[in-house]
Parts: sequence; C-alpha cells; structure tokens
Amino acid sequence: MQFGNQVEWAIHCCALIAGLPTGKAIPTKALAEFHGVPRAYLAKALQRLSEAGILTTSVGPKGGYTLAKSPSEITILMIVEAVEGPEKSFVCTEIRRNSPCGFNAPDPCPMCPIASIMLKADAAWRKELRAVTLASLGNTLGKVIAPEMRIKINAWLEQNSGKEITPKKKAST
Amino acid sequence: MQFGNQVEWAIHCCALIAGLPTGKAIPTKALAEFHGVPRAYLAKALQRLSEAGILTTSVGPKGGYTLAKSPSEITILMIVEAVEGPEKSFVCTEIRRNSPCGFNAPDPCPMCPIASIMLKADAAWRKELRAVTLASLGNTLGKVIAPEMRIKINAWLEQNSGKEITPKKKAST
DNA sequence: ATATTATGGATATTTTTTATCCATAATATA
DNA sequence: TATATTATGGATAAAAAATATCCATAATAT
Repeated sequence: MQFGNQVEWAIHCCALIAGLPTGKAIPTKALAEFHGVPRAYLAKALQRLSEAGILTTSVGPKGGYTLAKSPSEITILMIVEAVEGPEKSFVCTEIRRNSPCGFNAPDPCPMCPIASIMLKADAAWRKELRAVTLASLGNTLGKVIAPEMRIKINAWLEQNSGKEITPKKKAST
Repeated sequence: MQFGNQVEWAIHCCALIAGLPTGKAIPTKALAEFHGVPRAYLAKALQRLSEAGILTTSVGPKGGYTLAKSPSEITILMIVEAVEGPEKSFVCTEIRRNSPCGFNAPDPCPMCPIASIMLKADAAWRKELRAVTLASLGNTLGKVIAPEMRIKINAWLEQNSGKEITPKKKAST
C-alpha cells in the first residue's frame, strides 16, 4: 500500500512549475535534471498531468509545460489521481458471498461493513490531499527554501525554461 | 496505491473468529473454505496475525486460531498493519536534494513540505482504521446479517471449528 | 499410531511498477 | 527552408511486488 514514485515527482514538478514566471514553459528535460529522476519515465507522468488538464503543453524548441490553471485551483489530490488513476485504495471482492452457508442479507443489501470502513479510510486521505493546493503548498515551500537557494533556482530556471508565452497579438498586416 | 487482497481476507477472518463461541478455535482450512479464498496463501496472512499477537494458535487436530485478546482491544488498523507491514504509504526520497543548484535550507532542516502533506494523509486513513475495533465491527455486522443466515453460520461453525479450550484443570489423579 | 494442524522456508507464477526506445508531429529559430 | 527541440503515444524490457503453491517439521488430540 504505497504511492508510486511518480507521485512524488509529479508534485515536485507541479510545485516548481507553479513558481515559474508567468507564461514560461519548462521542458521534461529540465524537470528531470532538476529533480534527478529518469527523463523518459517522468515524461509519462507529465503526460498524464497534461491529459488531466493540470498542465498545458507546447511542442517544439522552447516548449514544455505550464500550469493549465491557477495554483489555487490545483489540489494535491488532483495530481495524485492524475498520476495514479481514480481507483479506490480498497477493492471489495465480496468474499462474504462465498460462504458455504450461502448469502442472505436484508434487502436492499447494504454494503459490506468491512468495505464501508475501508472506503471511509480511503475518503479520509483524499480529503487531506484535497485540502492542499499548489498555492498553499507554494506558500509553505517559500518559508522552507533559503533566500540564496531561491536566487540560484531562479537563475537556473531562467537558463532552462522555455518560451515566454505572450498574450496573442496578430503579427500579420 | 491499493491494499492487497490479504487485508480483506484478514479482516473477514478476524470478524468471524471474534464471533466464535469462547475458547473455540477455527483452522485455516475452515477459514479458507468459508471465504472462498486459497488456503495456503490465507495461511500466510493468519501467520502474520499470529506473530502480531492478534491471534492465538493451537497446533494439532481440533486446533486453529482464536483471538489473542478481547475484540474491543483489536483495531482494524492492527490487522492491516500486521498483514501489510508498518511502512508508510508515502516514502520521501528527498529529490529536493538532487537539484543542480544544490540544496540549502534553514537549520534544522524541516521535513520536505510535500512529504509532510503526504504523511498527514497517511495518518488520516490510519486514524479511521484505529477508530474501529472488532467489537464495534461485530456490532455493525450483527445488524446486516439476516437471522436465518446467522443460524446457518453458527451450525456450520459448530461442524468446522475445533477444540473447546477449557480453563486448565488438572486431568490427573 | 494416526491424522490434523501451524510454522517457516523455498519456489513459482502473475501482475504491477519502473523504466527505455522509437516513430511521429509540432514548432521556434537561424 | 532546413534544423534542432519538444511532446505524444506505442511498443517493449527489466525489476520488483503480489499472489500464490509446496514441502518438511513439529505439535498434539484422539
């Protein structure tokens, strides 16, 4: 019963992207290097974040990822569910129905109380993760990262992040 | 991020054992048949419950498992942890330290805020499972199982459960 | 004595996780 | 226009974990 490593990577990536100058995109390569994780596999996680509408992508040189919405609209739960899928952490296989005595319950048949407890536990962790957004996380991170570190990171991002997406203006005429 | 199937089996088994007449033991064979699950693999889960001090065993004919303590002293969390181990559902691999910018945080270095959130979520589901005991679960189950069903089960258990453990009396002299 | 049971270890099978690689299409820029 | 950079999706591979099965051993009730 453990989250895959992509969950950790995805949250860190989203947190970093949230701190990017507005409109700047950061590519998989930079995200992988910054976090010291395998690029190709990280790409799969980023792809799922993109599919889930959490990240926006732009292809080509200076392309990469940006947040698809405001940091205050993205919860940690969204990120986790995008990467791990929506399945519950407990799956009831209804073994109560396998009894050699048959199965006989009031009608309508209530959910197995054991499943009920386990799903309540599932709901509990999701609730915690739903209560935290990239905005609130960024706030916390801001207090933990030393100022010099912040400066270095900003410089590195300047080198490694891609295009400035300017509000669309017609170039023609 | 899913509980293994042994978790479901183990809770069902403990619930059944909790309903056994005092001192009666039930063997792996009967537990496996009752729940329709593979005997040899269930045995591994029961073994862990035994190691964890949740179940007591008696070897030999009419042997099997009984609760090691009162149902009100056994929580669902204990059962889950006995079967799945004590590891947290999130493992922080400190990828924040991998940054090409180095790593620089206030001293003493606070836990990574991302790990902090995930561990809070971990604590949340454990809390839910710690709040339910075999006693309270049994209470709920009692309301869900139809009376005729209960009678059949009792009869089946009478056939398939083992020895009556009587308070030790000297048989000699 | 015999049959039944738990235990612990070894081993096997299946599934999931953790990747890697490549062909394709998009696109910024020189 | 040519080139380099990037995301995407599919195929495939390797490693790890989950899901078992089997057996030798010891305990013990009858």
